[in-house]
Order: sequence, then structure tokens, then C-alpha cells
Amino acid sequence: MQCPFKNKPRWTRRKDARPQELLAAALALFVERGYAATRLDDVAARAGVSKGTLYLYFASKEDLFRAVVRENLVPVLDEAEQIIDGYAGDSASLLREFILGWWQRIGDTPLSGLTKLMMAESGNFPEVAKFYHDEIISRSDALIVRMLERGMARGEFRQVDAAQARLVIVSPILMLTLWQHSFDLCRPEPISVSHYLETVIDLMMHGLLPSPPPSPTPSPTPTE
Amino acid sequence: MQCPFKNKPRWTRRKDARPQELLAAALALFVERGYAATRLDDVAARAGVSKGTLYLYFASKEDLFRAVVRENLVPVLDEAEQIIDGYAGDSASLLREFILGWWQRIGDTPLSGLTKLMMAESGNFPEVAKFYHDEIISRSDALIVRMLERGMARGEFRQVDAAQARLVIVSPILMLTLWQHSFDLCRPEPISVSHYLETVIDLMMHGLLPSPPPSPTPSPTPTE
Amino acid sequence: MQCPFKNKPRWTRRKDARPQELLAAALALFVERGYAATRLDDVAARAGVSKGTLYLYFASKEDLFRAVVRENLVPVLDEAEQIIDGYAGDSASLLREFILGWWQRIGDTPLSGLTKLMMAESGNFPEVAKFYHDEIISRSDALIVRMLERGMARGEFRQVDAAQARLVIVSPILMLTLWQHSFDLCRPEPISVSHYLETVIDLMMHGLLPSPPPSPTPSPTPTE
Amino acid sequence: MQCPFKNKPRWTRRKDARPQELLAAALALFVERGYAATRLDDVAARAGVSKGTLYLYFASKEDLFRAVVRENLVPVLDEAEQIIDGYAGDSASLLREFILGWWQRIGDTPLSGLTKLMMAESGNFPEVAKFYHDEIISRSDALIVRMLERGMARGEFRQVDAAQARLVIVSPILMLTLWQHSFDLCRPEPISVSHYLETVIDLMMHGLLPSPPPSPTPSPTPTE
DNA sequence: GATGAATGAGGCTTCATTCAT
DNA sequence: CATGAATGAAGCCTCATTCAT
Repeated sequence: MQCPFKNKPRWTRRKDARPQELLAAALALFVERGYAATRLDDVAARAGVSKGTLYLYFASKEDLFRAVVRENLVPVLDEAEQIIDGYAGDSASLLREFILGWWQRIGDTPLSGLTKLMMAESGNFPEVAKFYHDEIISRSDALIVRMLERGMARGEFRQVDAAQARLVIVSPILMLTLWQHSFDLCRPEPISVSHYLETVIDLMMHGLLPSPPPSPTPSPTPTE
Repeated sequence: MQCPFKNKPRWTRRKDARPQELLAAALALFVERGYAATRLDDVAARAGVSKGTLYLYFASKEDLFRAVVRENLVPVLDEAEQIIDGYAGDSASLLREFILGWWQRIGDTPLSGLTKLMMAESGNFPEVAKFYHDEIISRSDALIVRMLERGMARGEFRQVDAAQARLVIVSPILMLTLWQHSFDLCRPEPISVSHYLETVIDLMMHGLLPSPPPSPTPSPTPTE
Repeated sequence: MQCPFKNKPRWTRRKDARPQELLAAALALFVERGYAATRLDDVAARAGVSKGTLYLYFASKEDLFRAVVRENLVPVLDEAEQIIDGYAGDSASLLREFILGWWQRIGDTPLSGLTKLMMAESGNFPEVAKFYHDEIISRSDALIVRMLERGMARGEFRQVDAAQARLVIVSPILMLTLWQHSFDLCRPEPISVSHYLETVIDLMMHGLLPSPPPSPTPSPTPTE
Repeated sequence: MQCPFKNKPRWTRRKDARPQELLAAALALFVERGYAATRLDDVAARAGVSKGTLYLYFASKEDLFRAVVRENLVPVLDEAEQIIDGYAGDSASLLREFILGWWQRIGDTPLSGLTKLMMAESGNFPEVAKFYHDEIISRSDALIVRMLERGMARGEFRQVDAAQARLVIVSPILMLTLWQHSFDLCRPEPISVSHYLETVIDLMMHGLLPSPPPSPTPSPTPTE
């Protein structure tokens, strides 16, 4: 048993491959089937280990669930905060960047299912829901609010109630995720993500009402 | 609770009321805990009957689930179609009516949890998901599309891609529902529904960008 | 409620149609499916009454089972004893009469299943098995033994151990019954009863070994 | 009970022995109580394991039942065919050997109950009944027919309808089995197997009628 | 560390039995 | 007498968790 990490601090083992493989397998199955319908046998099998091994890394099914939520989203959010808070362009472009970037970092990855998962299981895991709310949702919210306030401060956005608008803004993209993990499977042809995102941006910017035709409307996308 | 037989022994409530009571209890628990975590014992207890009684009316847990979905939403949708297709006012008001009416008929009732429930369980019940998609989602979609096309035809809305916009439009209100049944419980003070709905309507109408201040109201210009 | 039997002794009701219909339904279902797999719902339904009514006549499922066994076979046995003990012809003919008569009175009627039923359930109902053994089997046995001893006494049968031969004699006909209620259903064409019974009679009389050639063998079926 | 691993912790007996122990326990209980009245808890307990363990080896109660039937009889039948088809002596001795051998290999072992079990449950398990019929009964039948035809061809047996006689021949020994697993328990002293088998052989060979050779045939004395 | 056989609590479902009408 | 809605004990089966190897 010549383990190369034997003398390293125990926490370093997290960097070992095994837990990550188990977390990835668990994420995929939790998202696909929900918490209750996921069997630990299947998680272990998908990670290529035996069921007993799973318990070497996670104390229980609940613990595994917690770890799945914890380990996956925080790094993405760290990155998002850095990018957005350092942005230099106009606010419309920033919002556009945010939406498209979110799609790249989350929407188009296995992480996208976590939202649905948390929504479905929040009632059964108040503690995890609390963590998710405090660590993920609150920080995302603050990010959106900062973007909105930045736009309003710079005169690039109308004056709106940022605290309320925050949820309105993220709804369409969260809904896209939820949709893709649920009813989109019932459809003959899946939703076109790029078209959808463009429509989201367009509507968020201009709304439904027609722009007053005779007026030099400010071109919303000057730079990029 | 205004039961005309109130003074009769409770055993008298027979075949008539039972299914509805059971469906209501099941709806509440399914929404609160999810399908798997809901025990039939609890459904029966909440309906005030024994476990065995449940099987006089529903063949299995799945069957109960199907009935909960089936029996609750169709009538509401029927009504919505009638109201909206007969609307006579301008399209902005119609959309406003739709959003506020939806809140009254669904958002503020136990039905509001069904969306979350279906989203969470669609993967495990493809057949029910199919039903829900075909009977509820498709009809709702068509309704929204009709509203949008009506507005565009009358020159009251900009020309947008109705097929894409449809989901963008409903996202904020669906998200309100999902939110209330999940993370809103984590918050010190819950979201203010009326403020939220006003913000939704405002943003949907005008978007984020500031309107060009000096302009005569847009002539209807029914181009197309 | 003008019941014509109201003032008659309670036991007379047995003669009423209801219990007989229930017993007939129970016999059929017990034989077809076995004791455990027979639901009282089905018995009641087949008898055209509600499940509750069944309990007006029988105290429990076990009681119904007991009654099915008790009520059906005793009369047949009474009749058989009378016929056989009064028989005047030769013993070979008597045995033949017995076998063919058994087929008419039992083998070809719903009663035929009772043997299989008792065999299958004897372990679970020692008390009923005791009754069946004492009232049906013992009397049948005695009947066969009397037939054999009659034949031996009259020099029409070889000297055999009647106590042992008794079971050998009835085996082929009981087996026919059991067979018809079990594996005969698996066969493309069912067993031919008349051929089978003739073979039984022939083998019982002569055995497998060829008769010694040099002797005027008595024609075995002189009369009938 | 002479287990070579007796001094090892009982947990050690692994995947190898378990299925056989479970099958033996199931056979005993199914035979004793019938399929429906046998609880899997009891099967597991008799095999010395917990209820869950049973499901590591058999997918369901039905599957266990199927395995009990399948695994036990086929080997015995294989052996019987070899022995009988290679027999060199006269046919009367062969039939005698067959009957006595059957008693040693089946009648006097737990397997003897399988016949009763299949008879009782054939209606509820058409698929198992089909298997039993095709793999056990048909092959046994063919074996008997071959024995009879051998005897007839060699002039050692009378000419009889082998297809019909087949069932008549096996009836007494099957009945012995059924009897021992049902009503024999009701008797003060059980049947004497050796006497019974001798009587079977004697009757099968010679029949009931007296041998004619050394005497002027007894006049049938048709008194009446 | 890794394995996988074993465990047993807990959920779904059935059905004999009761009882108010 | 007859009904059938209601009951709840009991059995099958699943699966998270343990532990000897």
C-alpha cells in the first residue's frame, strides 16, 4: 500500500481523484433522478468503486448531497464576482456578458441541474437550503443588484426597484435551466438556446412596448 | 368547511367527498416534501382517514400523483382561456390582467406548488410529464402566444419572436411560485408579492433601458 | 321486511338459497386458486352479493372453508355406501361400477377439486384435515376395503393385503382428478377420461404380466 | 450439520453456500405450508440469514419459487434416465427397481414435497407449471413409456395402451408422496412404506383377479 | 484503503373483518 | 337482512448503512 499522499494533511485527499469522481457521479444522478430516487449503489457504480468505498469519503447520503452542493458552485461564483466587479464597459454590455457567461460556466455544464435539485429538495434539507441560499443565492443577488445599480448610477438603466428587479432579471435564465432538465425532454425539438438568450436580452432591455418611432434612440450596443 | 352534514357522525362523509379530500392532502404533501418523501400514511392521516381507505379511490401512489396533477389544473386553464380570448381592452392591460389573475387563481392557492412538483418529478414520471406538457404547458404557451400576437397585430407591442418570448414572459411569475415553495422560507422576510408583480409588469413593458424622454406617443402603425 | 322465514328456527336458513350460492362460489374459487389466493370479495361477487353479506352466514374465511368441505362430500358418501353395500353382482363388476360411478358423482363435478384443495391445505388447517380424514377418507377407505374383502371372500379376487391395496386402488382415480385440476391445462389435448378409466380397470384386474398361455382364461367381463 | 467451517465466524459462509441453504429452507417451508402461507422472513430465518439477504440471491418470492422447482428435480431426472435406459435385466425387475429407486432418490427426501407443491400451485404459476410439465413430467412420462414398451417388446408385459397406462403406473407412488405430506399426519400410525411399495408392485404385476392356471376357473357365481 | 455480503428499518400494498346505514 | 365504506395488521420489497475480510 504505497500511497503517495500518505503523509500529507488529511484534507489534501480532497484533491485526490476519488472524491471528485464520486461527487461528479452523485451530481449527475441527483440531477437526473432527484435525491430520493438516486441509489448509492448507482453512484458508486458510476464512479467505478464499490458501495463501501463511498462511505470512506462521505458519512451518509445526506453528507454526499451537501458536498455536491458545496463543492461545485462556490468556485464558479468566486470567478463571476471577479469578472463582473472589474468590468469596464457600459452596463447593457455587462448584463449581456453576464447572461452569456452564465450560460457558458453553468447553463451548459452539469452544474445546471443543481438549481433544479435544490429547488426540489430545499424543503427536505433546510440546512442545505440555508447554505445554498446564503452562499449562492445571496451572493448572486448582490451581484445582480450591483449590476443594476451600476447601470442606474451611470444613467444607462432606468430607475427601477433593484431589490425586486433582481429576481425578474434572473428568472428567464434560471427557467431555461429548469426547463432543460424537465419538460424540454417532452418536446420534439429542444429549445434553441442562442435564440432564447437573445430574446431574453432584447426583452430585458426594451420591454414589450414599442419604442417611440420618431426619436434618436440611443444605440444600446455601442462598443463591442 | 361549511358542510351541511356537520352534525352527522364523520363516518357518513362517503364516496363523494373522500377523493377530493385525499387529493387536497396529497397535493399539499407532495408539494411540501416531493413525491418520494411523501408517505401515504401521512396523506391518509391528513385527509382524516386510514391508509387503506386511500386505496379505495386510487390504485397506487403513482395513480394518486397522476390524479393530483390531472384534476387540479385543467379546470383553471379552461377558465383562463375563456377570459383571455374574450378580452376587449388594450393588450398591455390584458397582459397585466393575466399576470394578476394568474396570481389570484394559482399563485395564491395550493395549486402553486404543482409547477415545482412537476419540474422536480418530470424525470421520474415521463408519462405524467407528457400529460402535463401536452395539457397544461402547451395550452398555456398558446395562450401567451395569442396574447403577444394580439398585441403585435394591434400595434400595441413591438415585433418580437413570440415563440421565444413566450417563455421569457412567464418565467418571472413561475419563478415567483418556485421561489415561494423553496428558498423564500430561508429569508427573514418573504418577498412582497404585489411589489414583485408590479416590477414584473413594468420591466416586461418597458425593459431596462431608459425611454427617450421627448417623444409623441407611438402611432399604432399596424404595418404587418 | 316481510320475511317468510322469520319465525322458523334459525338453522333452517341453511336451506335458503343464499348460503348454497356462497358455498358454490367458494368451492369454485378455492379449487381454482387455492385457499390463500381466493379473496372474499370475489366469492361474494361470484355469488352476487356484497362482501358484508358473506359474514351473515359464515363467521370467517376459515369458517367458510370448513363449510365448503363439510357440506359437499358427506351426502355423496352416504349415497355411495348405500349403493355399494347393497350390490349383488360379482366383485369385478362392483369395482368397475364403483370407478365409473365415482366419475359420475364426483370426478365430473365441481366436487372433484376438493381433493386437491384438501391436499394442498391440510397442513394449514389441521382441524379441517382431521375432519376430512375422519369423515371422508376413513369412510371411503372402509368402503374399498369392504369391496376387496368381499371379492376375496367370494374367491373373485386374489388374496391381497386389503389395508395396503386400498390406497393403490384409489390412486389412479384420485390422480386423474388432481391431474385435471393441475397439469392437464398445460397439455395440448386433455386426457381422455373414458380411455383412462378403462385402462385403470384393466390394469387393476389383470396387472402387467401376461397370463400364462396354457389355460382357458376366464373372460373378465362376463355380464355387463 | 457437519460443516467443515464450523469454527469460523458464521459470516464467512459467503456467496457459495447461501443460495443452496436458502433453496433448502424455501423447499421445506413451501412444501410444509404452501406458497402463499410461507413468509420470506421465515425462509430467511430458517436459512440463518436476514430477510434482506434473500434478495441478494433471488429477485422475488416468485423467483425463489421458480428456483426451488428448477434446481432440485432436473439432476435427479438426469440420473434416472441413465440408470433405466442402461438396464439389462428383465422388465419386471426393472419396474421394481424403478419404484424402489424412486423412493430412495425422491420419496424419502425433502424433494418428495415438490409434487404436492406443484400440484397445489400450478394454477397460480402457469409459467412454472409449464416448466415443470415440460421438464419433469414429460420426461418422466417418456421414461415410463419406454419401460412399458421394452417389456411388451420382450414379451414380458401384456400388450397395454402405454400412453394411458403410464399415468396409472405412477399414480400409486405419487399418491404415496402426496399422502405423506397431507393426511398421513392425521393417522395414529403412518403408512408402512415398504409394505405399501410391495403391494404396489404386486398389484401392478398381477392385478386383482386370481391367476387361472391351476384350477378350473371359479364360476362367477352370479347369484343375483 | 477497498470490497461487497449482510442487515433491518421503513414504505407500499393487500385483504379479512367490522359496522353505521 | 343487505350493503359497502372504512379499517389496520401483515407481508413483500428496497436500500442506506455496517463490518469482516
